Amino acid sequence: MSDPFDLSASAEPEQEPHPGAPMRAPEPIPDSRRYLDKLNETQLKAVETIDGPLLVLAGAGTGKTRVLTTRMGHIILRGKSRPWEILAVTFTNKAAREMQERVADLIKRPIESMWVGTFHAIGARILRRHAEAAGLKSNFTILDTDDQIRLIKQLIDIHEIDEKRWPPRVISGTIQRWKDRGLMPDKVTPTEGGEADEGRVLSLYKEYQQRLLAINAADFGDLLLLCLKLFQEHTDILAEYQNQFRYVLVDEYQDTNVAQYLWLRLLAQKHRNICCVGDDDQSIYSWRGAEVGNILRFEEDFPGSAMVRLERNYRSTPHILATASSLIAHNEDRLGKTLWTETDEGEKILVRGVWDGEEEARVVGDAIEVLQHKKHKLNEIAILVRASFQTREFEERMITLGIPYRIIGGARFYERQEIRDAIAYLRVIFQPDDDLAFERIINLPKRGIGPAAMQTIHHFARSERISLTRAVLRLVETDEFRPKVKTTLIILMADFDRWRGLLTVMHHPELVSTILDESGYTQMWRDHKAPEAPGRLDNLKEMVAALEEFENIGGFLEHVSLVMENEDSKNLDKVTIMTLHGAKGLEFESVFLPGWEDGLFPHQRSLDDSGASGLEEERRLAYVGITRARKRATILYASNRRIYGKWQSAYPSRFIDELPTDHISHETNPGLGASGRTSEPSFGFDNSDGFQQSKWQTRRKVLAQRQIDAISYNQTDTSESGLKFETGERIFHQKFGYGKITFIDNNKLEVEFEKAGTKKVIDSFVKRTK
DNA sequence: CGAACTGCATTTTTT
DNA sequence: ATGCAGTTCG
Repeated sequence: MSDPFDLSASAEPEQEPHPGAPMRAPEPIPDSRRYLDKLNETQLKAVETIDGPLLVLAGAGTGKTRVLTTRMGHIILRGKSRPWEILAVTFTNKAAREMQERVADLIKRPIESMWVGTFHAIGARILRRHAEAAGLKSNFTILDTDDQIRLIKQLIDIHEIDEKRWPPRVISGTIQRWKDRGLMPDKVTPTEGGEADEGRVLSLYKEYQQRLLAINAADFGDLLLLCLKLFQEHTDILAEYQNQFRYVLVDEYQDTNVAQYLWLRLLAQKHRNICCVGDDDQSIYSWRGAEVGNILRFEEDFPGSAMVRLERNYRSTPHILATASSLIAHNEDRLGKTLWTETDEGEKILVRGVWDGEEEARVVGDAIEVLQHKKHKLNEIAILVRASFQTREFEERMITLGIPYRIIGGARFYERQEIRDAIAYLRVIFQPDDDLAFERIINLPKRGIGPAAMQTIHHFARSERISLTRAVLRLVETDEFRPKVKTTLIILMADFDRWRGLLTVMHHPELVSTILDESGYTQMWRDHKAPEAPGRLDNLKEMVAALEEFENIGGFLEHVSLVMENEDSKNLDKVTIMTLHGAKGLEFESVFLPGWEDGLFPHQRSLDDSGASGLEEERRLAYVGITRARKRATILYASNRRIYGKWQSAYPSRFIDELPTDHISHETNPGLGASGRTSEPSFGFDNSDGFQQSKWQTRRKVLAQRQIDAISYNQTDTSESGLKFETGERIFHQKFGYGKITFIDNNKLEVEFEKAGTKKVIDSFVKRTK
């Protein structure tokens, strides 16, 4: 079974008897080189060049996954290393899974111990193992984008920074980009923030990192950045991994950011057997930190490296290849490849101009119907758009024509409110310092914990530098809350503790439904009189059922934070509608590429933000789009389009002028249009509403026991809240007024108030009167 | 506390 | 057009 996130496998390195001992083949497998027979000459070279750095420039459809997996199999079958000494990193879980499966298939033996996974999953795995050295506990929470933004927003609120001028999303983006470049706060040049910034963003970054440590959490960027820092500061740990990973393989190298590059370079330093596979022409993620430079510079970065170009294309027809090649040739910064194929000519690429977006959808819809009548599989048809709003008109058209379709990239299961709420409960149970989760559910369902109580908690937590949960535990011993609030919180805290106690004894899916029931969360939705409430309850049930697939709650949480994918009804025959970005790595027999108008594609924003390099990236995106097609590609552009409710007219994309006239057939304004087609909506089509039922991936045993052990309140009580008081002293309290201290127990004071009577209060809420 | 109103932006997306 | 977030009113 493949499992890139198998944290329980942390015992692996111990299997290695003597790091650096000479390798011996487990059992030489005679006459098994037949797995190499399927490769062409260059592929073979890429597989067999095992020692030393190697860059494989793999054009679209040239069999790069085959090379990667065969190479891994080859290394093992030749006895060059044992499975756990191979590190293979990808960007998506899908790619990681595919790699696992194909290698397992090839070598026909268990490969559990291989380190195959996404950069983030492997980073998380390493980080959990050495959490303490990174200032975290091994059960740290992985924050998603939403949590990040909420945290930033809190910091912005504290500092009373103008949210309009410094929107949390933007700040969060800036920080993320710093992280992409491998920059911890102390490495950021203060001038980076921009003119009006005055170092504000940088100081927010610093504070943000402190907060993350305080709440025992890491964001996505940290999974790499903290790992990097760990390696830099603990050379012994680094050495351990450097020794272990005799072979490093990297997929989609053109998408790596600086942090990932540095990370790889450190890990591969010892054995220098690093093989990066990528295609500079398919680099389309610079906006999220990817550095094409990494691939362009490979030979300088890894001196003495070899390079193999995979140029034989097994996917597309000559017309398609010629069109794509001639388009991409307009880019300047590229290593250059010449794709060729031996397949039949096929059809020319159809370029079609239409009046407006509606006609565009109609033309595509009609063409799909024709294909459908010719018995083409809908699964083999894709509509690839530049921006996600374009999916709407196609979706509507598909519904009208009764053509089954699926939209990739909609809202996901785990992003739904009720699922996030439920997960927040689990996070609080599993990791009590998770303030973001705590805040999310503390008053959900309504428990009467209002802004006033929250303020008290926040205030105390901040002044003592402890988490909200810890703050509540201490405050509840006093009279700082109103009696009702106090009782509620005491009960709630007791509940949390009880559930925590059940963590090890109760079957986890049952535990989760218990938590949801006893907390009143389920009831809240039952009482809710909105049409969507029953659906939400269903989703919760589905989540509980999904838990069955996991060894424990920790494994489940790791899954939802790292493996956020949409496994949808793949088997059903449907047309795929998705963005060009989403289509990378996929292929279809017939591809429709609508919206090729200047401003939309290339997108104006891209041009404005990044100028010439932005244009080149858009062109690569176009290249990716065309090369998705095996047999047929149709490009469309509309003269008029309604964007944000406003009609706009546009010129055909400049990319259209860059297509080779011999390989395309261009039809403008065909007199077609309303040819009286009134298709009745059929009742048979299956209910695609972008509401994919998420199928959870099976994940086995996941959490090391020590992660559960990490759940405790080992009160590292650093209550050095400055001023110490003495009995008999006269003090002032915000809520209760003046009073005299009658008893002191650490931070807790018993005060006889002049108006409010005797109360227990916390010293930091009290001021000395002069 | 919830409903109604206002203003605002609105590429691309994985982890 | 639309949807969302923040605000204001009952």
